[in-house]
Amino acid sequence: MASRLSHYMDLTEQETSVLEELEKSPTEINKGDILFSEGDETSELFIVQKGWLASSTMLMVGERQTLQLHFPGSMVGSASIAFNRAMATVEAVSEVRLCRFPRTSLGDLFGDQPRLSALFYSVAMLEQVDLCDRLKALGRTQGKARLANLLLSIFAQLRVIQGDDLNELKMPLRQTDMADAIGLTPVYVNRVLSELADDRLIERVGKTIRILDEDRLEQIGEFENRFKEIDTSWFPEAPST
Amino acid sequence: MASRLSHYMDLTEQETSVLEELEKSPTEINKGDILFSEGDETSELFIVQKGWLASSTMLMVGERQTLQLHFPGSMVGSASIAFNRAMATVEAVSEVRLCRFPRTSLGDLFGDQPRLSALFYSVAMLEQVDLCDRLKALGRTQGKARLANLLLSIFAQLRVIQGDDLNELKMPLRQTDMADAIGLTPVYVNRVLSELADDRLIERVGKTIRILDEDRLEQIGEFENRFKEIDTSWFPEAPST
DNA sequence: CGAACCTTTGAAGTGACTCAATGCGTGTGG
DNA sequence: CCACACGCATTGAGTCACTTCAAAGGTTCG
Repeated sequence: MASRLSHYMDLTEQETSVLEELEKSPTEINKGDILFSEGDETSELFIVQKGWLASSTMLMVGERQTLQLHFPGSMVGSASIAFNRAMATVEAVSEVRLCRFPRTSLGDLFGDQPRLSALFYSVAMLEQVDLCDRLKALGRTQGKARLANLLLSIFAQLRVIQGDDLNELKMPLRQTDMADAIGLTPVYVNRVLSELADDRLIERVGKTIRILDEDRLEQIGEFENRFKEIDTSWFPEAPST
Repeated sequence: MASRLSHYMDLTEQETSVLEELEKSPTEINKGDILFSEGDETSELFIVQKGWLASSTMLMVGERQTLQLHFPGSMVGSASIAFNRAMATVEAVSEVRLCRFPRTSLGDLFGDQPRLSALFYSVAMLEQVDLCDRLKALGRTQGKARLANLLLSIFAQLRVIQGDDLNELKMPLRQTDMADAIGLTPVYVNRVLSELADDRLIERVGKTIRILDEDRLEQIGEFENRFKEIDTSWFPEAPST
């Protein structure tokens, strides 16, 4: 996480070491494993080091809505922090390496590291804006736009950690998973994927997806990349030490 | 805001006074006034004291998606704090009284008030979960459920400030506004409202809406009230003086 | 080599949209 | 105090995006 956050703000040595303290003793979990389930009593937070996770929620009828995807460098479990129960189920979409730490460590961080606190707050707001973008997509656009938007959002988040030249990807999500993310059925996702490919906007070979015409995809999906930078101008001073 | 936050955590005198410092010099704006628009350069935050606001975003085709409603006691503009431009347009839905303060004041708060920082973070997470609930509604439920969910969410948020016995409300939102909030058309919202009334779930007299059968509404709308309390157990200590 | 799981394709059905007209309420000016 | 205008709510009829159901084709893994 330190390396992703340093993308947004220069960290002092002390801040880096505080973050690294949260990331000691990583554990690995397998594709399909569930980190925690909606309703679980949990007071832990996680930092993703490798792989993807998805948090989702079930409806009473048995349908699923995926709320967020979590990529390396992000914190998982924070959304549930205002409650003593998990608000969503978090599942590994691929092989995942992550580190767990108790909520109280975050409390300590709020006590000792004002600048990091502000950064965490900002990252939370970034996530909130991302959720708003998805809300806009689900509320006011149709299939093609929703899928274009999802794909671009995934690429944008991966580029923060893998570099800006990324334009091809071995997709670990099944079409069912994409459907759950954008509120469609798997059958229809398949049709829309084919349409995007027919339009030469993307290319599909097996499970890999390549962006062919990013400009037009952005236009169709009404996509704006929010993940490039964060405004840190209002942050408090780093502790002097 | 102090009074809403004290609903979640006992505030020290010092914390109360810090919050009140943010809320001096209130100004009033009229129904329909725009606080700021998507894309504006803004470095201000607002605390709502009276009335409702709605933040929304426009699509290229001219459609609107409402992202959040803001009620008395909540902070407006925080979602844009990670950026130097506003991510949404915020408009007064009724007569509104609010207080503005610069982002740097929030920075100061992160520097001096660890417990309040944690509380702000938690409130942000509460909002995030609320957005997730709306995402779930838009992605995986149909008209009746979406509208039921919206109405219950509004009542839940008003009850935090107005008391739990509230079950009737003069609705300042037009059907067009509700449509923008739940991703439907005004025409269809009208039909669904009528259906809810026909089913004796709500009662409509002019612009006032009364909840008749809250249990069944909650079931239909898959609603869960997130606004009752916040887990503060992991917070750091309040500063000693 | 088979079984389980995905993906792909076809055909029919429906929830929500669009277009269009009518009704209602409220404020404003003559 | 009436009449008109304007914004909003309501209702009807036809259409379309997406769903559902069902079956066939591909992959991957034991």
